[in-house]
Amino acid sequence: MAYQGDKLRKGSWLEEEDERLTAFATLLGERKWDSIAILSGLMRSGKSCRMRWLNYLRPNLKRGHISAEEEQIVIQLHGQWGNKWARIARRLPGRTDNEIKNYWRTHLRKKTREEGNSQSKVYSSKPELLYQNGDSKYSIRDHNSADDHIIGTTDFSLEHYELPCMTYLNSSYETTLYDWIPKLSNDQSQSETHGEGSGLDWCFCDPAWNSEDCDPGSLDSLDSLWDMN
DNA sequence: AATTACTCCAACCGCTATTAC
DNA sequence: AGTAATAGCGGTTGGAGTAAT
Repeated sequence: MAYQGDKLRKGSWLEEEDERLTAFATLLGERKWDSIAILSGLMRSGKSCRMRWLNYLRPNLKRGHISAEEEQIVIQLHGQWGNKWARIARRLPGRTDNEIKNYWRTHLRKKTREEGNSQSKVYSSKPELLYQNGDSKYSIRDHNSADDHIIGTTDFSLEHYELPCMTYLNSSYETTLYDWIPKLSNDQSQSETHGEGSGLDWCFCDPAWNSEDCDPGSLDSLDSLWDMN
């Protein structure tokens, strides 16, 4: 492996190292990180190089504070998916899983816990918190308890949890989201998708929704839409 | 001014999944 | 099909900066 016998550097990256890594990653592509680590002469592991590139150096990364809008999305997706940081990050252009994970731990976890105590449970829940019974009811599981028991049953409605169905519909994301809806379903009219509980609403709000259920090709082709630059 | 406590975030670690051979 | 290498993910840690005492 890379520089066996030599001591690998750890800790904070120097500006010079960043420049070198950027040059080599640009030149050789975002693959074969061990090769990049060796060829660049950086005394770093390939893993460390990859991490530095993905979380800090790669282009189109958004720096700075998470906006209220992004925060809303994180809360909602975390409610659906739990600690699937990479998956959540893919919904937030320019943000990394590490960034979102840190943000959640330092800002949102406490916040949602407080809100959860006073009103809404789903904010701090794991995705399995709500699951559908045979009928139209949803049961609520308490994952914080040792036995993971059911603590209640409810008719599912988003108002119940004070989460508007698409809290970010009026955001800057609205345009790009609705731009690609026709790609997902050709015979679904744009006006229909604005209706309650239809199309995209379902994708983002149904607690049982799994993005893997969507045609991956249609989603992958949408990457460019996230590029806000 | 010095010390302690706390917050935040970059970086690391261990594990699993995927890919290449 | 089996194995090794590589990539990806999520949890955790360490240290710098800031606030409180």
